[in-house]
Amino acid sequence: MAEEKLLKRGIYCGELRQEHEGEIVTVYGWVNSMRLLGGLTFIDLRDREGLLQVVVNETFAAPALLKEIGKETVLTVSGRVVKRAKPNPDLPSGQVELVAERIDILASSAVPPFVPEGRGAVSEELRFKYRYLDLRNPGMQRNFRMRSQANLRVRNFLDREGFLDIETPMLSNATPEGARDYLVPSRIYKGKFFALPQSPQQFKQLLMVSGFERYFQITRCFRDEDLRADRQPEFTQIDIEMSFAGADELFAIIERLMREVFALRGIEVSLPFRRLPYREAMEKYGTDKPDLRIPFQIEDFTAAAAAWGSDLINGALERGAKVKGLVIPGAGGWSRKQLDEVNETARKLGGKGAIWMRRAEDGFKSSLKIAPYAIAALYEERKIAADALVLLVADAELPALILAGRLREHLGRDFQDKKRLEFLWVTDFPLFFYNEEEKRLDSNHHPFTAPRPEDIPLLDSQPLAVQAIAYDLVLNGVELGGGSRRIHELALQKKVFQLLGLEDREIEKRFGFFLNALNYGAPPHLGIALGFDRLLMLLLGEDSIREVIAFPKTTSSLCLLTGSPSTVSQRQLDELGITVKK
RNA sequence: GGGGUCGUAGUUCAGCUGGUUAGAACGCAUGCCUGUCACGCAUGAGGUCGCGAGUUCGAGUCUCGUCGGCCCCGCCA
Repeated sequence: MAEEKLLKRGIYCGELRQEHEGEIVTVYGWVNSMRLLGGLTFIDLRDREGLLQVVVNETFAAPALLKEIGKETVLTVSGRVVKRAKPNPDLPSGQVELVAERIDILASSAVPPFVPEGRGAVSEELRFKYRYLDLRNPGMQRNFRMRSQANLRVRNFLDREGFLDIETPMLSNATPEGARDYLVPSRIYKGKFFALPQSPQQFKQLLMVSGFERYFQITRCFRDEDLRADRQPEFTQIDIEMSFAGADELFAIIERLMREVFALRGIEVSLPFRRLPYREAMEKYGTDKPDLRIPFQIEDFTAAAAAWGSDLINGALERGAKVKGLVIPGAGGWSRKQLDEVNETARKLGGKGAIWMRRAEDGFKSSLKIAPYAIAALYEERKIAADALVLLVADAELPALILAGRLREHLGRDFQDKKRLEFLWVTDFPLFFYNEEEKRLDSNHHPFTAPRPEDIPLLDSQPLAVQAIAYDLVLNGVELGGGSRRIHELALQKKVFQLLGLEDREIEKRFGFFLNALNYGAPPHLGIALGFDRLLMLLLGEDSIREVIAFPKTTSSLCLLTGSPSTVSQRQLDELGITVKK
């Protein structure tokens, strides 16, 4: 078959303007819609830059040709650009139209299951199945254009700041800590496995030992864990590491990077970002990634609650419970039904329920059996606005804070200013937490995180009191990224591995190469990794990272387009020395 | 692993306390129509009610199981 002769495209459909009037042009595109008026036909032709109205006169084309054209047919049209008698103000190209002098069908299309315009009107299931059609949607086209631009801008910025883009292996070792690994069987060494990287952590530290001083990579990471709106099994990180610098210097670079990226949408980011120690974040917001757009925070009512004379509360207090609460402005007028729903929500979020208090028309009321004057006294003493709702939870301190935090997040949605950006550094994380299941210490961040120098003496005596030089970047309640200063001294790294309960043999086997590297002049270094997909989601105002990933997986980790994961042939399994358990 | 929610025409949905022939809109097909841009008008086709079992004289509707989408908890160093 002879190759089709495609005329050189001079201009995109969506780019035609009044200034092109009178020109003869050739455009390529997909039929977005058609309007047949008998002897006259209008075709809205779409390419990546937008729509253009093509006029087809009866005198020009045989009706047979038009019969073959339908939605999503691929056409090339040549003709003259003319000014419209009646412009369409809704179309950027609406001042002009193209009078067809030649039309060729380059590809026909079956009737599509949905049209590219209707992203919100189609189930996500169908969008996944026909992702290539879904991606024709102008909003999706915008998202991926923005993704491309953001990627370039991050690269250019980091290049200017002296960072080198260095690739690290995708095939490496499984890690004993952290998320579940995706394993890749070795054909040559049967029974041995590579793992896809959860992050390039060790490699980027080795690059610091190698003396590159400033490294970055925009790279794919893999974690075999359950999915969420902001979690996919493979995702992209902006990975950064630098030597001979402190956290303040790193923070400043990341802050400027954020300003750079958000400028793509004309959004001004004010610097520097707020900083909040982890402890304070938990106390005020019940989470380590608070959404600062919500205009109320968690308050402590433990001392006040002792005076209420409630058997329920008193019993809880005797068991060491704390009473944490939210004062929600203007919510005092919520209906009984709404308040019941709040209580139900508290249960669904993993709590026992929530107590409410408010001032009704006929005096103070509460779902807790306490005297109205006690509530009145509380409102008076705490200077709570008369129209505010008080929501309380009683539990051990941490669960109470977490539940109150979740309620704050849930109920605060209506109070958020969607346009506001609240960046936040959460700092001073504990180095370890106690893993109840495994009955041992676990790293809060990862095992390479450095403790504060002044806390090193506490490692043996009070390991849980040791603070790390670790930080998370949070934007509007989403964890955008996290990082830390790394341990660069062999002895300290060994010590931390031991505290994590790793056997010496295991340390040697898994991390021997790494510890060895620390023997040869490892510079002090620190770094951070930012979730590129999450960053784009927030930049574009999307609710899910699936909207910024071209071919994402469903929440049960399936690809509805390709059907992966799928079985493989017995021959492939044999070659790898793998037997599948039934 | 657990909780919630959804699954009916190509699509988005309606379908009451179980009852005769499962509807609407858009899309699609055919015809008419020379200034439409959500074109209009007329006619028509199109359904294993996700799948399987059960209860019942009778199931889109009730029960159980199962598969799939989404949200959340656990998990995500």
